[in-house]
Amino acid sequence: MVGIKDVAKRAGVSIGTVSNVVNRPHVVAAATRSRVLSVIEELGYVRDESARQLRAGRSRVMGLLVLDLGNPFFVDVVRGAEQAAHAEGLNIITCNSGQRSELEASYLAMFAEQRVRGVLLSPVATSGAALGAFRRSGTPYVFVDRKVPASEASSVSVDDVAGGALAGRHLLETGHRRIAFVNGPAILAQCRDREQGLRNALAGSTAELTVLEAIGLDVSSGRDAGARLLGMSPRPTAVFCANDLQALGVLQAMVGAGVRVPDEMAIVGYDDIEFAGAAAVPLTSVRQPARRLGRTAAELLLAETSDTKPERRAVVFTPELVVRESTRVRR
Amino acid sequence: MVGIKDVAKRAGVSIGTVSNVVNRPHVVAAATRSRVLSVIEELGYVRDESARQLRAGRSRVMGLLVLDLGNPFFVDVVRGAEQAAHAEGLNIITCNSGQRSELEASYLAMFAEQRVRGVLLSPVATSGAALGAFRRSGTPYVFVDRKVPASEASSVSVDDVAGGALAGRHLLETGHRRIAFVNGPAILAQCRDREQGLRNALAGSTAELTVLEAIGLDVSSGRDAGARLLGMSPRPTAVFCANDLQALGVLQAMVGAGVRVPDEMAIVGYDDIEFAGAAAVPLTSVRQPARRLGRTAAELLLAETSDTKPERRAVVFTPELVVRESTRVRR
DNA sequence: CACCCGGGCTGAAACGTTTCAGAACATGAT
DNA sequence: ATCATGTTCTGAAACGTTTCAGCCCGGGTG
Repeated sequence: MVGIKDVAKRAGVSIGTVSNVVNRPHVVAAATRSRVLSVIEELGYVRDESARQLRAGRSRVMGLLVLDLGNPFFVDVVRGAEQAAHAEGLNIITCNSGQRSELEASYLAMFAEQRVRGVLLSPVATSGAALGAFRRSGTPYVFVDRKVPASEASSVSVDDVAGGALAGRHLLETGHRRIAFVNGPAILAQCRDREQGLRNALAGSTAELTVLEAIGLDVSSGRDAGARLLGMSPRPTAVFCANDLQALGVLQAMVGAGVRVPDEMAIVGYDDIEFAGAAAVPLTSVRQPARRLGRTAAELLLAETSDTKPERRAVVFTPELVVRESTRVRR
Repeated sequence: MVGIKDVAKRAGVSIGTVSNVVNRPHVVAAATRSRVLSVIEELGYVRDESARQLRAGRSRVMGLLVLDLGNPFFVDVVRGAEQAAHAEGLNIITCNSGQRSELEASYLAMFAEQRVRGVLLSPVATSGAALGAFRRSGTPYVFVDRKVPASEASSVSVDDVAGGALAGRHLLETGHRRIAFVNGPAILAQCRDREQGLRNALAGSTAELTVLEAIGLDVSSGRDAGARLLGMSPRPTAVFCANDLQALGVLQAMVGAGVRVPDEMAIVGYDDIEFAGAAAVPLTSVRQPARRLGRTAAELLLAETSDTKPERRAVVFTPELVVRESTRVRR
């Protein structure tokens, strides 16, 4: 593997000069510079980032750990974060915990060992051994899609209680009184908050709420929940799902059983992923600014790792209800 | 930041011993080992991977560059690759080129500078300046979802010509004679091959083929193509799309216009992503073993970077047609 | 003429590990 | 007592960069 030494020897200069050509071209004379550059080209020299980082003490990459890459919501978070990172010349490496704590721990350890500039983190839980160990490593981090007190760390999140309430009010306003909620794993704060918001909205009304626990936040969990919904009697007239993947699964179960949506069963999802609007019965959904979430989190992290250490912040975005066919009132 | 030296001083041993505790615990006496370990715990020491890599000369991470993380097909490829990599104790870092050559080039350069163990690559094109520069860097790589001659590099792909033919034959057998093909960017070999397969299947029949060029391989491109399809006269009775995202877009356009699927328009997609089966009119699709693709590619790369350098191979999987409602013949 | 200045370059130290030759010591065999 | 044999540990070199003090030299200033 060709190193800076080989280039120096071939070009007849010292290694310091080669380094200068690469990193501070203006301090070297034009003639020398072009000679060195052509040798670099000739030999196919590629700088060794680990040596550079060892010496420089700081890395040019930022880590991003997401809960589930299979959820298009998180793919948008990735896109937003990449945008902000690239604007600062940093690269993002994305890892997928799949909601498994042991994988989360392993990736956090990797990030710490790599001495990445910082980590954007959508964790399974905001406490726990792995997270504690990571915190001790001193690697800066920002929570994404999860609110924590600003005293602990910066965070960027969406108000899930408000989102749940949006869905609840909408279902009340469209005349529903028997409402089901398909919830995901209770360990996820998102799930707990959305349920809380829904309960807040329904409180004081005559509506009756049934909560169905699903195993996961994916399509097949939604299908299972849909099947259970079909067996209920009296059957709810509307269902709110903790995310769009579940909602798509429920929709599929309904269509498969010949239950008309929204006439016999209204459906509200959460996240407003692209597939929600593209479903053959387009889904009403609570939209979260996913890209913005990723971008803001990356910006916060960049600010935190800059020389002027600003205060930590807890940024909270407000969700928005997008009404589509799946809850449209038909006359 | 606490280093191996601090641990050594605190535990009253040499740095060599600390290193041995971490890397070859069996060579150090039990008493010393446990003393060092407790100091490591106490000080929160985390090994610096860049120093380790600099010295060791080899990295413990593998790069994966995909065309589009927004496509669930590639998310499954990622999952498969992660599985194989973790089995060998390697970590995967995933990057998303979004089909943009300049991003692809930037990530390839990053991989080379990081001296990753190797790269799994689903490139925009199998030639070009960026790829050439990367090749010169000597970083091992394996193509994913793209076949190249084994003399150049190993590759793992699915026979797209066969896949296109599967779709074509199926549409002929279900009685269609006016068939449309929604194609993606012609720069992608996948798109060219699927079209070729379709043409092969239709050759010799009386069927008439219309090709609609779409801008991208995403849902909104599919919607556009669907709108164009609706304006055609005579309108085709079936459409084959280069991937499922497009097919979902076409489906949405049909439903929006009140055109019944499959009675007035049959639809076949490609990839068999989860959303295809979960669509309210479940899509017939050509299934690719995405996870297997990722896993096999990672295994090939691992083999190639092992001591016993095996021969390069071009593994080709065979696609499979999954028939669902969107092409079901109704009597 | 002496002096300083600044541009252009060199040489060496430092970053935090891993690895390896060998030191130090204990054990058992001769 | 001497020697071979382990076992456990040490010290230093090496990995490929970046950075910095300082050298050399030509030209302007007093």
